[in-house]
Amino acid sequence: MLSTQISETRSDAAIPSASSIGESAWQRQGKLWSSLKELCEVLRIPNPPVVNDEELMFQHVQFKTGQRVHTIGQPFDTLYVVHSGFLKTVLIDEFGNEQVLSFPMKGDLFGVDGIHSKRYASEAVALSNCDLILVPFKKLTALGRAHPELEHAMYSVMSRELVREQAMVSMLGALSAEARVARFLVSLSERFADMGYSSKLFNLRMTRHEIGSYLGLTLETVSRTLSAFNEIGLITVDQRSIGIKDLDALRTLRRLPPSSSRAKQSAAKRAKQAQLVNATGA
Amino acid sequence: MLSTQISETRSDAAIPSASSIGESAWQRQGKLWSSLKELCEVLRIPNPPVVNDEELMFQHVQFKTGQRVHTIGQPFDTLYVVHSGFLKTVLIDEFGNEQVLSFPMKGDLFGVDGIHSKRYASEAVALSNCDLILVPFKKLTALGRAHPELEHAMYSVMSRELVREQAMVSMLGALSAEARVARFLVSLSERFADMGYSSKLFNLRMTRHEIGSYLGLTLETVSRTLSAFNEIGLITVDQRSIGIKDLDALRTLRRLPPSSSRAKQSAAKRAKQAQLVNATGA
DNA sequence: CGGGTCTTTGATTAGGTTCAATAAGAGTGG
DNA sequence: CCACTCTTATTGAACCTAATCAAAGACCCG
Repeated sequence: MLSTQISETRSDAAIPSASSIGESAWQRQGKLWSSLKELCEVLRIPNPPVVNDEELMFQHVQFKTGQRVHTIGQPFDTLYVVHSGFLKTVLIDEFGNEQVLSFPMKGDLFGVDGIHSKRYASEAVALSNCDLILVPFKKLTALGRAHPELEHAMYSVMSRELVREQAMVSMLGALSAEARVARFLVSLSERFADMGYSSKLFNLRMTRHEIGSYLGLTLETVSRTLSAFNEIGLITVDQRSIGIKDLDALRTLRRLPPSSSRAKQSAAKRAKQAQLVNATGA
Repeated sequence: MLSTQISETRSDAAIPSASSIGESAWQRQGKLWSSLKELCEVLRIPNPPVVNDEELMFQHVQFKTGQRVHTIGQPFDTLYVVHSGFLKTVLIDEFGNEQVLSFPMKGDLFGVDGIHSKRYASEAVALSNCDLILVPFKKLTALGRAHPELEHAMYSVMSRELVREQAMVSMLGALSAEARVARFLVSLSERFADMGYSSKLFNLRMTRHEIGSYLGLTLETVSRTLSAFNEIGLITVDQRSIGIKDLDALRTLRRLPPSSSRAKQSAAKRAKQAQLVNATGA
């Protein structure tokens, strides 16, 4: 059987359509099992523990563009690691509005938000054909108990996610539209470089709407900002194709009026507080 | 010795000033050690594991208003659990601007962001006199290995934090200023209820500026919004004192133009996608 | 009491949304 | 293979929310 410990909600989605030979062939090209060592490599975990048990393998599952990997409220039991492909994770509010939370790609882990309530708190959708490694949570924790380095790696990966979310909050709370889009492009460029693709020329896998949702902007603002960057010469844009021309400029781009007054005020206060703490503490 | 495994950066801050009898007395009132069982109770972890070793105690540390518990970049080795008091965690950008990330209070865990890089990614500051339980990370992971329920609880708490951050991102990305402030008041009210305080009448422990930073707004907007809620009769405001008059209204308050067009469009798309997946998957 | 911080409120501005119209692709079926 | 449709992207114009600038009052602490 190809599809196993996948909850019934979308188990049909996990089974590829047999109607097309082409799709079926693509399906078979995918690697179906990975060892723990391979899993750690994908996740960029430094110390792959030596495991004697060679039978310890992790199953892969393929998803096609548009398919849902898991939905909100679906019982949680497995984490997902992206082996190839692009996805989005989204929250759905009571009006059916999507809020994009992340764009997982190769080496990313998702599904972690399901641990707490035993149900996924978000929905994951494939933006391209994807090859995912299934990591049953029970299996992972059991492994972690036997291999402290692996256990620490798990905490580390979760902590990294938390830091990433913090950076996201900070960005949404403080940066202008231009700065958000600029940073988004920079982070995409870096991710593509990590994955061995070109960091200077790449295709967006997501729509303007999805980018806007991710950045807390409207699709029009995203489109306009990209056009503006194009005119200034920071990038080239042609639909989904993006060429990075001035990475440093994108990296350092802030909100145009740098709100110097607040910065000064805040800095002054911090200096003062430090003095105060030292004074009372000494 | 009172202060132990606290990094040198602010170890002086952890040692209370002996200059004032009053402060010293307050210091002694604090409980200095907690058992694992007590720790689990504070954290609201359902299954406190039975631990034979009664010597396993967790030290407390007191901080006074304005003192820093840890700073960004400081070597990480301990997590903090709030036993009493109020704090804020902040990110500092390159201009010295603060971005408030959370307001930890009784039962909250913080410091988790330090696990990944072995250095704290944020700064924690006491907004009132605080009593914190020190939880050395090494000690905790070792304990977790011996007690699977505890280990699971750790993952669960970290997952909960992640979900909280996700909700924060969603709020910053999608809600109007009024809705953000309303939700903030609701969550505060609920937290106070949890802690046994009044959910209808309480004092804010943070400034308008800190609230604004947390919500991605300016202090003026926060102030104006509170005043507006006051005029409508949803709350009463007098400086830091807040009286909740219509919790349900605050809870359901959204952005005034509900952006119905987008919701419809999005809902329609979702329905369509579901059909498509079912069609190809079946 | 006085200096500093915090809060409130007003007036003005600007950045981003909303509404709208057009164009460009991608997929579908005759 | 082309016409048709649906989704996605671009661009413009008007509007509006929240930021910015400014000033005055309230509170706190030494």
